[in-house]
Amino acid sequence: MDHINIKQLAEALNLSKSTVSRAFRDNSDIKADTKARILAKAKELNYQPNHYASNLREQKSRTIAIIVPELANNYFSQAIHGIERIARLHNYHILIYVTDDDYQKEIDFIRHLHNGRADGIIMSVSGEANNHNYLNRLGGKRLPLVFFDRVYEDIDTPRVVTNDYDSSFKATEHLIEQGCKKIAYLVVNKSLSIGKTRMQGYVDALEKHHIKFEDKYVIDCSNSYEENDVIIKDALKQLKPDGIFAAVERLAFATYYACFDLKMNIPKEVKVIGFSSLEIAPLLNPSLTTVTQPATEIGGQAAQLLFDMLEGGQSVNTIQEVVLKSKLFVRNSTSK
Amino acid sequence: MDHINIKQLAEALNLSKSTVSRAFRDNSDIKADTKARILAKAKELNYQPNHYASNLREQKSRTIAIIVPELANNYFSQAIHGIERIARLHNYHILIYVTDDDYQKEIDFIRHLHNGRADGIIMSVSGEANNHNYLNRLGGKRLPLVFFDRVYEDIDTPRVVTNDYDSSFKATEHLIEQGCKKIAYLVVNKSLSIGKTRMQGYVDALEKHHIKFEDKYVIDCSNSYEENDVIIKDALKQLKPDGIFAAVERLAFATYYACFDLKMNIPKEVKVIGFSSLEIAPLLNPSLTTVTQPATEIGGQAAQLLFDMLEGGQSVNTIQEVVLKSKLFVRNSTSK
DNA sequence: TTGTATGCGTTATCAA
DNA sequence: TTGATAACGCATACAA
Repeated sequence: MDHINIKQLAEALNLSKSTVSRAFRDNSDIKADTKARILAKAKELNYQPNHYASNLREQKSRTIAIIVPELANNYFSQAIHGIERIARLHNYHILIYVTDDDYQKEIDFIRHLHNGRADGIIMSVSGEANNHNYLNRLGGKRLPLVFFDRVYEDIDTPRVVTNDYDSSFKATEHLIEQGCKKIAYLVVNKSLSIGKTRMQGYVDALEKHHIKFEDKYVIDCSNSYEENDVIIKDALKQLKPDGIFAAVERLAFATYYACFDLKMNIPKEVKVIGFSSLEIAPLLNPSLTTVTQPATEIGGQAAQLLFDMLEGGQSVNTIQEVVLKSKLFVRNSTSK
Repeated sequence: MDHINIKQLAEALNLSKSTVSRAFRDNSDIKADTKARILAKAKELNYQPNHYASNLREQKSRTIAIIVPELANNYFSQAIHGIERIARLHNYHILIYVTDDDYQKEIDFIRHLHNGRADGIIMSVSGEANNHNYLNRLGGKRLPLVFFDRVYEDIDTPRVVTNDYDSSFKATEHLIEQGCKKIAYLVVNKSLSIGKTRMQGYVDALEKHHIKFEDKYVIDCSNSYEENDVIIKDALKQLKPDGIFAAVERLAFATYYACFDLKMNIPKEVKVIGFSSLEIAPLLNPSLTTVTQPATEIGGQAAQLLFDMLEGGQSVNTIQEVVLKSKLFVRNSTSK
């Protein structure tokens, strides 16, 4: 006996559909008395206005889509958490899409979302630096879009990022101050905006301290555990770096495993610093020096920007870029 | 010029809406030729059948709702990952709801979902052991529901769990074999099914090895970092346990922090074992002995059960319980 | 303040 | 094989 609709509810109350409908809309004219009666009966019969019918009528879904490269990842789950909190305040629901860093999936998701399923999109882009024209179609006009963390530079839409250049610069400088002279930079996709920006910080910090930048110290890793294990061990053995700067959390972990296998001591033989959102970094052996992004807040701000667009209309000039600060936590993996 | 609808597409092709509609449905009679023409034009004009209109018509949403107590948590993000993978295979979308362990939110979400927004629900329940009658309304008849991990015993619906009793028994036994005589059990909600089952394993293992169970060794923790820190430190100081069995990942971490502050050595002064999905448990200091649940697989199986219900209709007798095995990984935190 | 009628974009039934 | 039309459940313009 569930799934009662507005017509049945109206009949049960001897009212018309429209009157009943009004009871659920805040603005409409309706006698307080009848409204109360309707709401009471609705509760009794467990009536819920059909979401699809309402949204077909209103042409909005009160739903936002989140597109991320992966889910089982501290950073993204914290960011989604941040988005979810803000979305709930606005009574919006969230759909989750995972690209697995696959550019094609990203395109498919975006294209699909043009069917009205979501009112807006919050996305951290997949790794590939291809043609992003398919996104411009949404741009300002169509489906509101906000980037966070990983962005496409050539797409003009609001974004929330962290001060990656500065953080990278400081991270590298920190290694230098701890005595490192041969610092390797571990990155997954150096051509993507985020890998690129972080790399520039690394390069400039080296230069400032008169350490020659050498291309061979840029270690291009993949998304596979096994491959990275080989790549990193090779790098450790052949280049013998005294410092490792991991642009991505999992590469710092991979370095720990590699050093363990190679019986190399961190921090004595090689110091390690990494971008990471791991809350228990202090519990690692040795505790890991991290550049930590405020992931939850990043998500929250991204959601905020999206709601500015959604609720402000075109008239409002939405902020185009929010930059949040990462924080450097010095721990034992880089001690002298 | 986006957001073209079926009528416009039909006009552009000099066809009727119905013919165009048929091109997108696999079963209908339509000339291969015209179908190809329609699909080509649809792609050109970027037409996407409106999701809300379709679903209003078909009375199904190809969407499943996932309700979890929290998001920023290894276990749940892995489980969601598992669900997502299966859902995508079936071309379903996923909505995420977070209860923050708040029973009222859980009720609200469930009630709300009766509006047709989702075809089914996968849920790990909030901590409270109250009246769950609101769920029975969905039961077999209405919105298909699958539990995973944390379940309500009194609700009759398919579920995916792990062999918690056995794992707990073995975990406790492992501590005993390593020489522990005073083992504390750290739990968040001992009355909830999962805390209860795990506790029974602990109790029975003690009994088997002729260690008297004492109530004071059951340490009831909360969801707050600060509170747990106090609770655990008090327990360590007053009870002086030589073994800690954490029923929940974060309590193992809290124990690590507490021991660090109290300058207690793990495993010499106190051994620690915990349920945990942390992939880098080997990198902790000391590496953490864990009972690890196959989180991703649990999510996948839960999704599978839901699709069995969704696609099998009432006729099919769906499996009521899937039990997956956790695995004990012995590491340094429990070495002699 | 309430009721009637129309349309949101689809799909399915029926007729051509 | 294709076209006209009704219906899905709701919200609003307009009439009462």
